[in-house]
Amino acid sequence: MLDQDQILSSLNAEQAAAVSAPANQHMLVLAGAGSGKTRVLVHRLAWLVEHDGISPYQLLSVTFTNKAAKEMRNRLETAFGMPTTGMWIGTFHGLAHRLLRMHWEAAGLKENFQVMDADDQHRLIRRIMKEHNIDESRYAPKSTQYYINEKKDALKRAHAIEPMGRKESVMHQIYTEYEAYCQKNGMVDFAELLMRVIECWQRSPELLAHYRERFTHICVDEFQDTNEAQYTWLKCLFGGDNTFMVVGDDDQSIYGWRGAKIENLMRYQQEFSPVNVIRLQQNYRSTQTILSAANAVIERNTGRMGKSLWSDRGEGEPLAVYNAFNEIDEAHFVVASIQAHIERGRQANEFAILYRSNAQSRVMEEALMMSGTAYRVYGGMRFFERQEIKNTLAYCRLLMTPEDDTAFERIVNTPARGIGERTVQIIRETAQIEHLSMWESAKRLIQSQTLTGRAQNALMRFIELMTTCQVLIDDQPLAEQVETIIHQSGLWSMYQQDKGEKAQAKRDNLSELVNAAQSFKQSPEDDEIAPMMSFLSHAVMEAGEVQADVHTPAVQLMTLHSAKGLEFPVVFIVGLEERLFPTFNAMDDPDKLEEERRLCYVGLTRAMEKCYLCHAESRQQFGKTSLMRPSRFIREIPQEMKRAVRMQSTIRRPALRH
DNA sequence: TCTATGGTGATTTTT
DNA sequence: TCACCATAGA
Repeated sequence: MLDQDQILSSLNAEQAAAVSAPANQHMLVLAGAGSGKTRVLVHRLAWLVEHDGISPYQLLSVTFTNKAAKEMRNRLETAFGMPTTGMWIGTFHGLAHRLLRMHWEAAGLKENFQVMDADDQHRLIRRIMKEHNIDESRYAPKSTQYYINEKKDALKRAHAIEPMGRKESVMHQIYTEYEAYCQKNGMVDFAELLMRVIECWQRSPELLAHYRERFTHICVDEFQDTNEAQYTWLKCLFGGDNTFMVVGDDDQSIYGWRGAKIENLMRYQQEFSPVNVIRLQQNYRSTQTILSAANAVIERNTGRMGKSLWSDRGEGEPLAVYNAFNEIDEAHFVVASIQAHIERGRQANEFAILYRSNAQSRVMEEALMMSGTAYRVYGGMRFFERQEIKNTLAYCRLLMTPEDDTAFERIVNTPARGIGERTVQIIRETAQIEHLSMWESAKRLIQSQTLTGRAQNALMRFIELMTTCQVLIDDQPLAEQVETIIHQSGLWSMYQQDKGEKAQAKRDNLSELVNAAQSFKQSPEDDEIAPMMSFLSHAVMEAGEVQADVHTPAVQLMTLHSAKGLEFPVVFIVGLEERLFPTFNAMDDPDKLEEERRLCYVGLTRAMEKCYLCHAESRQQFGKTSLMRPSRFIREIPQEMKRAVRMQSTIRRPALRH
């Protein structure tokens, strides 16, 4: 264990002030980009334990991503040798899930409730719409999904909503049905996790009192990203005696469109008053020029809490602005510049190409591919979201919870076994009329004479298959269960029949799933639950990036959104054009425009040494060529911080199409 | 049940 | 343009 002086020794004055503030004082740490906020958070927790004699058992630390939660736990253990077993560190959703597993009864859930991901939710909504004969082309399931999540994030149940107009009435009706269906079948979506816990606490004050007393110190990361539900969740835990430290940056709030409320920062200041506000403005990442440019852009926003980053890393170079002829020319410029840097000794992994929308990656990829530069695109399909993985997990789910109709529908005919749409429809209808699960009605149907002989046979074989599986996996360890299911279900042979790299990749992923099950460690609090149930929840909540060959250095391609929290020596921000970035939708909405500006600020502050800004005069969009005007964000950077540049390579490729 | 074809519509996505 | 669907026909 380190002593108190050592905890403070590596910090600057503001960081030290935040870390060593009195233990009973609420704090708001406004942490600029690259100002060491995780450092402050971790050191604060260590300080509370060391200096104030707080037990880790009394600490609660909330983050948004699993990655951030993992990093925090790691750093506490490695830097301070702090035992974190009794400490609650996790994401809002992860912690809520844990609470619901412990208090499922008080929360009015089934013991074996299942967590749905966005895809499951989408399928379920579509199914409900079909059942009610709602025309999908007139009412997009996606908008209904969005509607439901928006309401849930704002803690609004269907019965508490007065729908306005025809369209909302339809969506509201689906919401009502959806709610009832989830309750009946023990399905819980992401928003529900938080909402349930809040309702449960509000209903059982003794339960809430227990957690209020237990968690004397609560830390929250990325507070600017909290939505209504998350704020209320935290507010519930505030009992008057415990102390909060929230860390955030109003200038980096870029998830307003997902319900994040930047106002929560101000609200926190009022509702937890008095709050000690500390600003971390020294940046340890970028050159002063890059920071001045970022400051100049973000200063245009109104209603900021006020902050200005500075650095002692020297002036550095001006930002390079490239005016491309079109998006292909832009990509060639980026690649040529990267190669010029590499020739001067940089590694491929020191570069990031950031764009507003994923569609922009394609042209970049083509140019990188042609030049033979290694690259990696972030934000693709995640491991547990892949089709073959979800199919396998659906078998697992159906075996664990036969009432899981979503799982049933997904795999009843995957691989194809002669149970067509007509048969499924009959099962669905029977289930609806008899108030049964699809699995139950399928079992009944094979006893009756409702189906044609062929369909009845196929269905019978499916039910036998599942029953056999159930017996086989009964006392197997988790990984073997998964393996049994992959083979018994016929999924393995299905992907074996398909030739080509795609099928091979799918088989590899299935093997990887067995490995994931093998190395899955059930958390000790979950020991009451079947390992498979924990594993399924884990799969939903930690969908996991695909970490393909992280060892070869590669240029990183990602959206500006997914770059938040990362840093790179050299950053290219591409497509800086009006109606692309800022996006067309933000053009006549001042609030959206400010969010775009914050996104630009996030992008600029990713760069450590060198930042390139690119825009094209014309760009192919949706099959049409449009003329583009340079983004206002380029103009908002003072002239003396920028320099116009040309193609860096001697082998200039023709930029014209065809 | 599989495959071909045509219509549609198109940011950002921590859980 | 292109990817994702839903539907029609084999």
